[in-house]
Amino acid sequence: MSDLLDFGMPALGDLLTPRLAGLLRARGTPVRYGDGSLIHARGDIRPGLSMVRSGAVRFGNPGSDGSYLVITVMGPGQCFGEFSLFADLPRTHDAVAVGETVVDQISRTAFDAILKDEPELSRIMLTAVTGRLHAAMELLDDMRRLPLPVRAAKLIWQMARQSGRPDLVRCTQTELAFALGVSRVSSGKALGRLKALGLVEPGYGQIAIPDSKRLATWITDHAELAPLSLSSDKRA
Amino acid sequence: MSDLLDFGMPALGDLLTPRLAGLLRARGTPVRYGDGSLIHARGDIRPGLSMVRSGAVRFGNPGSDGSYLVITVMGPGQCFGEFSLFADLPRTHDAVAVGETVVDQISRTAFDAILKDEPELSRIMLTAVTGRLHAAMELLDDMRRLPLPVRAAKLIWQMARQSGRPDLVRCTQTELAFALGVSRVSSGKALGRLKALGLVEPGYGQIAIPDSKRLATWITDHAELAPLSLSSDKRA
DNA sequence: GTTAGAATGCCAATAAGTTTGCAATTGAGG
DNA sequence: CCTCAATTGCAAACTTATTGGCATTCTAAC
Repeated sequence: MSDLLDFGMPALGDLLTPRLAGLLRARGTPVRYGDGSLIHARGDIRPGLSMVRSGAVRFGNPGSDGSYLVITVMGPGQCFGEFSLFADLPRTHDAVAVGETVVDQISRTAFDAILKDEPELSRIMLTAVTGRLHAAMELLDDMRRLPLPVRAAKLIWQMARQSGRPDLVRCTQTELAFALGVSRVSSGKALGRLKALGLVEPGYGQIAIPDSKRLATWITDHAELAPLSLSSDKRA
Repeated sequence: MSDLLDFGMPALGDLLTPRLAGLLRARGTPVRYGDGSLIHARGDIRPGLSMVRSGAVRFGNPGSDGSYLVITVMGPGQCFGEFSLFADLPRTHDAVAVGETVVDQISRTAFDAILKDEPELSRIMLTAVTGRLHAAMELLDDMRRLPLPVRAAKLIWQMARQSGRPDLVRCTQTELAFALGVSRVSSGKALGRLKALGLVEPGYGQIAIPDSKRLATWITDHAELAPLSLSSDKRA
């Protein structure tokens, strides 16, 4: 649901050729996780690439007060663990299975073996990682520069965009608040402003978007130098 | 100076073998920029890799009010432009030369040509980009979870670490505020708290660190699940 | 030395966000 | 149709950060 980092970037699975995807899956070990079970914790250093085969994986970290800040949710085809694989870095977030989830775990040796035979793979990995870096930088920038209502609007727009329904987002205000990293009160207040502007219509467990185009325009206008990535828009 | 993103990660120049570095430089076009001149603007899509040869490049974006939010400063050996190269993405930040600066501009065709002959290069690029992604994720997390004094302490510690002098950071409070993305008053207040704890001693244009180890301990204690990356520490 | 510019410290008013708590509304299941 | 749990709306007290302004301190250059 709350997909803060997935700015419509193509998942690794979308970039991989069918042959490479097959190779990776063949060399990987499918591991099954029950709903809510921990796949890895922040700080773990066991290297390896992981690809979500089915289900979903939620990434986040517990705050000091027990609350949980979610950074992204990955669905089938998306991969994680590049840190551990390429730079020997610890995991930055806890990863928890959402629903019955199967993840293909590919060890470093297995991955290196494939990489040696398939030089094409490295270019694809580079594209995937670079896309993620780009999204992270955009997000970082937004957090520092944009007021909450604009960030909320942007998130809603993105969620609508990737859910396939441009006019409706199924998401409670609590979830929205989590994704934005603010309290429910604040997200509610931001939502109230957007409602007053006629940009969204909050409902029970959902948010309707009367005019998706107008919302997009409003966002670009208020994001100043930050045009919505990957939409066909021109800079001011 | 204000190096928010450079968490002590190795620069690309450090990872490259001398031979590869030479190749890249040979195929690149050195371009000279005067102090303060614009190298590229946010939103530009001209693809190409850039390596700082001498001088420095400051990355940031103007806020709505004319203020400038700096995200990082790159020195010799560091590279940028992977977005544009690997994923056809627009630049996320303005890049401005700091002092007389020379940047090697490597076109996509030139880079691809080298990449074809040198498969090793892609692994190195992957490591560099992954390292940056890791740093960005950490920063993102810190911004959402940590109170300002802790973030300030972390930044000071990192600056001290990479400046080579573990006991002194040369940096004005205004610069610190810029790097943290907050006002000078707030950074001053945060600094005041750290001073009250005996962790730092703010001076004129500099910040002394009486006990680097104690500072590091305090940070890890207050960053909860966020141990300082790349220092040899254990998780709680 | 003196002095001008830079840097710091501090104050008040304001804005934004958080927590806590409670009331009102919704909708899914019986 | 009713009920109950989830969701939303809202208010008060509080914390944090911002803006603008001004006085003070430091330092480097003259």
